Amino acid sequence: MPALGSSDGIIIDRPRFATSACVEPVAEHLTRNADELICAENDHSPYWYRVLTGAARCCTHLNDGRRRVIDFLIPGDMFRVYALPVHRIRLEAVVTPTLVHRYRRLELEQIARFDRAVAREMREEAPRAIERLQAHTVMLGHSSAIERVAAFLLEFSRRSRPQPEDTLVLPMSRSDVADYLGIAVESVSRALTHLRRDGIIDLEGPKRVRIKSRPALEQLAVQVLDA
Amino acid sequence: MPALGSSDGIIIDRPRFATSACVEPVAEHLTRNADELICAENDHSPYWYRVLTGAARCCTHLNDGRRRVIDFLIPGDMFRVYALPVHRIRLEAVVTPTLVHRYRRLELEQIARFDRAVAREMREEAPRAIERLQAHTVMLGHSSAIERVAAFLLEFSRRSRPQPEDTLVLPMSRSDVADYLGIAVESVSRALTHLRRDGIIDLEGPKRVRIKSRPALEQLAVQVLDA
DNA sequence: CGTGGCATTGATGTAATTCAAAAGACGTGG
DNA sequence: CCACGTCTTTTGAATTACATCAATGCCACG
Repeated sequence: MPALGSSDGIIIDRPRFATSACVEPVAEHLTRNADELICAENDHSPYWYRVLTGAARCCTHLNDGRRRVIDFLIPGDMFRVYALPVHRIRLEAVVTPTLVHRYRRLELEQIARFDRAVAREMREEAPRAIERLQAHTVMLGHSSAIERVAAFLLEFSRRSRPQPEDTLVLPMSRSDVADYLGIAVESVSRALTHLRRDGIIDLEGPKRVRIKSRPALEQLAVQVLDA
Repeated sequence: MPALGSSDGIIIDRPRFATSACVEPVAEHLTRNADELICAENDHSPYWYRVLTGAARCCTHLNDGRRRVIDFLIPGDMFRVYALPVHRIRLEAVVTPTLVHRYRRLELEQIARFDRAVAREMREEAPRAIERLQAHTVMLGHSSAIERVAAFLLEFSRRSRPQPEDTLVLPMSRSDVADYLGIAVESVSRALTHLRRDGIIDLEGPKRVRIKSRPALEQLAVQVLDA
């Protein structure tokens, strides 16, 4: 399968098929354009999802029109709906096209009996989700907008596959980032400009960020100390 | 076992032994005073914890002295350390005394083979943690301090065992709440006074909150809309 | 070439943080 | 039981930072 490119020639992702050989037969292929719904169940869902190309956001919509982006999913990430009495979680595509595999839980468990790799992935899905959520929580605890944006860049860089020259491709819009960080779109923009003016990053188009000084970025996004 | 009371006669908790009969033999009893460490492993830990009485906070300490409270655990809640490459998570007691059971994972799994209740609890630990983290994330997304405090009161009331007269006992300090909500201590205090002045809550001592108008509180803590 | 969506930039009002101090709660020891 | 000291909570005033409103620039697309 060839690399997929967005309209401006940026190579966003190549599919990752960590467990493809075994789960392929039971995988339902979903292709979505940006902002289209991938999954909106609100009760315990029998499906598991895996983002293959593109990106997705896990979010809720508040009744005053605001939106909370709880998590971004990039190729390789898995997703499922947990029993959630409080919030209605949705999964939406962020870029066009976004390819997602959908598996039935029971079929996945069936395969996991024989395939240790699949079993391991199922076992690790929840811990990974928790890891992302905890990191996000720490990020949201950061008081200033610049700290949040800096932490976001580092976190996304860590999760993304390495790109040449410490360049980072943000598949989502500023508005997505804003709702993820809990600040206004303009604040995201200002923070990025601020970082650029300080020579910490370069902006090569709205979606490409080159990290010029990782140490400076890390200093802004106050990292965790060992106790 | 009798009810435990704090010094001012508030019944904070009675122990909950959902799985006591079977896990008791392998449970290590830990008793801690407020602010004392319960667990600070930073790599995949072989232990599972369950808060029995008192309360605990799951948090990280930043290298500028600030602290992020990621989660509060109250009696019945389980805790374990996930493989976390980024943040060092600690579990600390919030009140004196806090009683925690510690189990070895392997022993717990052994028991789970025969005891369906234990198996179910182990299966549900991660989903419950995710549920709490997602709710927390939505809460942190709320912009204003009053919204956050209102959402916190509702969330904590939902998780706590019902108290007479819609009264809520907050075992943790204002500073704990502040670090949990990502705002300053003074802002928490001001928000509570604001809610009291508006007749939405009553403050019977710093730790006792009586919810006088739950609808008003729910309106402040913008709830999630169905899509 | 014009239009619409997204990103950036600027000006202003508002809300939270910060610094500072007083009031209240709690524990200790007289 | 009361007095005292300490810590927590609350309140106040000044500053800072973010959200909001508004306008412009930019790029893609019709």
